[in-house]
Amino acid sequence: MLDPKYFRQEIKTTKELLARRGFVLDVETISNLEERRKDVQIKTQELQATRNSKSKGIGKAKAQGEDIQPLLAEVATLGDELKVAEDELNAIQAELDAIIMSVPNVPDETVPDGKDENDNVEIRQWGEVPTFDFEIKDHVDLGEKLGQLDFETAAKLTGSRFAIMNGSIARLHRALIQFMLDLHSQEHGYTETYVPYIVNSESLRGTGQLPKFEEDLFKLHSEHEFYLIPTAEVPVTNIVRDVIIDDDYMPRKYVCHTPCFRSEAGSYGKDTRGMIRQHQFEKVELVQVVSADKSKEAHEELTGHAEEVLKRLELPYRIVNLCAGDIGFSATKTYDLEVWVPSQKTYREISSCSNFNDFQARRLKARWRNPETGKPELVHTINGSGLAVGRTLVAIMENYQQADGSIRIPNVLQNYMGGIEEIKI
RNA sequence: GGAGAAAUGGCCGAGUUGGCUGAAGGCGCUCCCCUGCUAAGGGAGUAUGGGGUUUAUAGCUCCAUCGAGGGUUCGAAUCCCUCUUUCUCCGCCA
Repeated sequence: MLDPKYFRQEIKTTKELLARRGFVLDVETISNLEERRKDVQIKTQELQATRNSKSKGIGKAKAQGEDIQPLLAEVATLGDELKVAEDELNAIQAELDAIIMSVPNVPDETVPDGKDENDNVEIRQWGEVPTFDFEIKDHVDLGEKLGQLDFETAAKLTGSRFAIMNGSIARLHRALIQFMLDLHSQEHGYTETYVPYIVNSESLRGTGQLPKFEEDLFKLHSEHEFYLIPTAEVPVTNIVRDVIIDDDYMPRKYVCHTPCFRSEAGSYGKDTRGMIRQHQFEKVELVQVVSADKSKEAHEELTGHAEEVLKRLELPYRIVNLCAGDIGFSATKTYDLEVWVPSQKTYREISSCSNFNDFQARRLKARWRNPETGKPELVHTINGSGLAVGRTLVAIMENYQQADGSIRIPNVLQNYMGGIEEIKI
């Protein structure tokens, strides 16, 4: 959430900034509520102050053996009055909170204008798009020809948008996870972490998936309000929820592999073929928790860490700066890494690296103690995929395919594959 | 799953016959003083969030918070209810 002060003192500016991403801030409703909040809060606190001082007086009088009946009469109606005021304040506050919680983050000044993905700005490209002197197949055909990718049986077990992997493809998928975890934990300074795949609604509110995006989530029918995680971002970032981090433990850098579960009710019809868009997929996630002055730098660094995976896998990719209309709800700036997918003759998103500045931290009450001031300050959170494993597998299968349908193994993965150099047909 | 105990500030730990206890004491930390070093000693300070005031800090002031949420009461860390978590014992289990 945004700083409540933005809604008091700088609401006009905030409205303009949010308009860049196509969000219409209802200034009038918020200002009216805010005005009432102020009145009622002052009144409530005054009543509370009166009650507190009178009650203390009663305590003293009683201790000295005085008659407290007159004092009791004085406060007789105070309780009711206070209750009314408190209820009203709570109601206003709840209404205000509901609105504020559904307001997205404001875009950073370096975010380009635009309303959708067509307005995203390419920052750079890396690698050479491969050329083939034979008719290429997409990963679905490649996988089925190998007998190692099976969507039909998965549909029988569960439904659409699930996959079964077998044999060397399953191993390659696992190898990718190992490789990514090793790279980030051994060379990029991240702490490998293992977290629950089921979280409560508080955690989802903290990172911004709730209250607005419940339809994207799988909710469990348990006695508690539990959800399957849509990304490791949720459990990992919530590690610092309600915590004041000591300076010695800043910055925090986590790398975490989890399955991700997405209902994505809104995106049916898109990418129905193959593994691009699944209800369940694996992802290696990078999360950094840093002080405010370091977040831009950390965002660039983290994006570089994700890029390094593609470089070592020798997969051609480009990096785009998402425009204001395309960045996610909680993000102030996002770089997408897009990998070349030969069958689609285009770059497809494989990682999304976002800076959330203090937007998540404010919801999470995630702070660190600045040794210079001695005061707690909101942290900044940054995260990105490093990378989405299923899509990386797709990219390798398609970019490394050979005429007969066999698939070469990228050099850096061969050790993880028992030394084999290709998946033979 | 059954039985019992507990949850207090950065940590340890008092307080549970309701009333200057937002919270004793200790440790830690910060600043100052003293001691020629070392060790020790003396003093002061040290929770978080929010509101008002202010251009804004600082300051002043008020409110809230003793696991969470309700309730009783003029008044709750203290009493009642619900929930969560932790510990001990038993059972079960990868």
